[in-house]
Amino acid sequence: MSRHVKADFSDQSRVTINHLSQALGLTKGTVSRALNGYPDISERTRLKVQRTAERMGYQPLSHAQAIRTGRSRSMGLVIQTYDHDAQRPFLAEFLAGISVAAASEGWTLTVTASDTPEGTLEVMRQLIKERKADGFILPRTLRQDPRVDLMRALKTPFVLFGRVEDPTECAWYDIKGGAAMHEALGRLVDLGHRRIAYVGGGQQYNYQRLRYRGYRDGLESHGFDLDNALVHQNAVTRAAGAQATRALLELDSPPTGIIYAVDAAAAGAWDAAQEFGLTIGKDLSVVTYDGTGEGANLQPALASYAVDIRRAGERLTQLLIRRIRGEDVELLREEEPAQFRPGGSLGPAPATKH
Amino acid sequence: MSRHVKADFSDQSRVTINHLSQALGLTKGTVSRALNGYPDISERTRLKVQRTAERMGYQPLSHAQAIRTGRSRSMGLVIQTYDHDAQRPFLAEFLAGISVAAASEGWTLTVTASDTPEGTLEVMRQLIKERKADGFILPRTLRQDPRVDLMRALKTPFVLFGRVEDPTECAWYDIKGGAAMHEALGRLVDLGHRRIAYVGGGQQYNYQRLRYRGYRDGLESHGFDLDNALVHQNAVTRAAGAQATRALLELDSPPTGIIYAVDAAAAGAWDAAQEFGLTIGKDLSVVTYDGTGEGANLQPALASYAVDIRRAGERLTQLLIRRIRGEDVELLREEEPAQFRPGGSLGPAPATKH
DNA sequence: TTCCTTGCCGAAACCGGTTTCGGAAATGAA
DNA sequence: TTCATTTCCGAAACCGGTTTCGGCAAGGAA
Repeated sequence: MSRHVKADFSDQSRVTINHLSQALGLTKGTVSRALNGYPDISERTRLKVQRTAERMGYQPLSHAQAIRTGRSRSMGLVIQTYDHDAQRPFLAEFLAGISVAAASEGWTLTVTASDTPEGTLEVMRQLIKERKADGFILPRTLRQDPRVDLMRALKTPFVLFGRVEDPTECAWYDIKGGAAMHEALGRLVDLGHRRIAYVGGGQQYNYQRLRYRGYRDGLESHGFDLDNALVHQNAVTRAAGAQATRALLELDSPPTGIIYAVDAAAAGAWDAAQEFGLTIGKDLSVVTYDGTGEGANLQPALASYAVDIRRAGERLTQLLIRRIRGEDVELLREEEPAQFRPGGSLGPAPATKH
Repeated sequence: MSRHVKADFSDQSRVTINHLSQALGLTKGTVSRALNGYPDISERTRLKVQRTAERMGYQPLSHAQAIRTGRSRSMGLVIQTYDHDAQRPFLAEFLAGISVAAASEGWTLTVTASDTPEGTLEVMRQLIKERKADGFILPRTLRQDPRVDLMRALKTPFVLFGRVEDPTECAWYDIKGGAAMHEALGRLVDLGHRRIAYVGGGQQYNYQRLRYRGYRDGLESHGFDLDNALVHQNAVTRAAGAQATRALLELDSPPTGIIYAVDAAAAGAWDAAQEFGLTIGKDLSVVTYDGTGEGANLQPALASYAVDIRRAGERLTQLLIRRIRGEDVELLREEEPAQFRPGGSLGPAPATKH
């Protein structure tokens, strides 16, 4: 009597591990071990399995793996809509960097959004509990970030875009914002400027603090004293930038060059300059960090230290995958300089004070 | 002799169906059927199971369900970075709307990005093959969209943000952009304007065509003839908008009111008006569609027909989930009017032609 | 009372993988 | 040659669910 054939193969669209094992004449357990590099498989068998898998286009179903292993080859990203930067145009580029790098390794990206800091934590817990994310990319790091505390507590892998004060367990990718501000000051000095102001962003962000420190280090290394009248903080919008710029221009001895930590704020310089009858790049020089957003269509062009946000997404993804695979966290820390983009907003210091 | 207890419960963090079945004294098969509404479960048992599940905080692992059912309660979204709108600031709001609506139903969002139209299709195929997406939200619909053809061919559920020419198998959510343009023209007429121009966006998009049609219908219903000199197309950036506006202002009989289909283009009106020495809202009235982006901080405020992009994300998510659950596609079509937001850019027609 | 439905649930197979365990064959040492 | 290791793979359990199948008990009709 003919026994019923075990393999069904009714789903013609996908090749499963059962197809492979049948084609190879090996049990699926052996096939699985061969593909996952278990040591109890002979080199000869391993190669044969790998080549056949390649030829037949076999790719394990991450869901099926997940139910045993607990990991589904997917990373989580929580977009914080309460963050002013969420509105920035670079989100698409960031997602592109992440998803391209992830796809090339067979990973995917699960995105959620949250309107409050507490919601962010809650949504992350949920994703972990549902095993929808094996780890997280945490952008916009605060100096002390509750997300990091949560990840540490839940022993969930993560990687930071930026750094936090306490580096324990932290992998990160960062742009050297401090060095950029330092260098920006140097450029202004080289152009003859002597009174150089700084307009910073929100102090709760670690990177804002580092940028400000870069400005101060720059002053020091060029032999200037810090003048608190030339420093404004918490300007992250065009309006706030214009306001800060007005205050600077009203000083008895106004600056001839201003460094902005946020490009939206830098755009405010155009508004203020117009009110004061000044020409940007001639009467007043302006340079900013992050000049890819609102500064894009200003005249003259806004000189800036730009961040390749797509590359950041790619690197962060690579680092997170390696972290999840168990690599030592201290090997997973990268820093890169910002890229200077010249623009007409940067010019020699005017001969006479106005 | 004591037999080994079957249930292990080593993972203290999650309640599984086995925990439930043990607590209830039912087999897990029965529990599963009860929770999934099978008809062969008594009402009494079903209620008991559901209440106990609720009390114990049980939530099935979507991965585990997926290996049998093929569906993982996740939706796909491919961000097209080659689309000019990808750069728009509303992406975060859109994602927020989607993920909030998804989360409330226990669904998640898988995001990828693509730099080319072909890449978009490829990445969608991949997500389907890997069962990472049960269906897709397709934003920025073209008049004839290859993504729709692919979804139809693969019999994969989808929902459109906007409409396509052939509605077969299509569910959608759409904003009545045509009606908004029609109404915008009415407002200008009511303010005394008689020569009203239109600056449209990319013609490959279906919604752009509908907006233009709204303008023409508006002309007709107010008894105006279409003057092709007053119509420009393909202006999606501030620079292109400024260029189109210049061309209009250089006419022998220039318009006193201009309707823009894209707010970035409308921002260009400020540039052109300044060159011509005109005051927006007095010498030249401007109204646009979609005034949530670059138009945000113009002076005077840009009057616009705005789209609640977060709500769009929420509605699209609801529709897609219902679609995946098998509802009839013809019940899954929603349209809503755009919301008018007043602004000083809209004023009475000047008494004399300039 | 008997027989036939119907309602309701248990048992077990199944989905596509991973991992443990044990044993046959090959190898090495004595 | 004999015995102890080692190498390598098959068999089977397992992960957390879903779905099919079959049978017992209660209810209704004859």
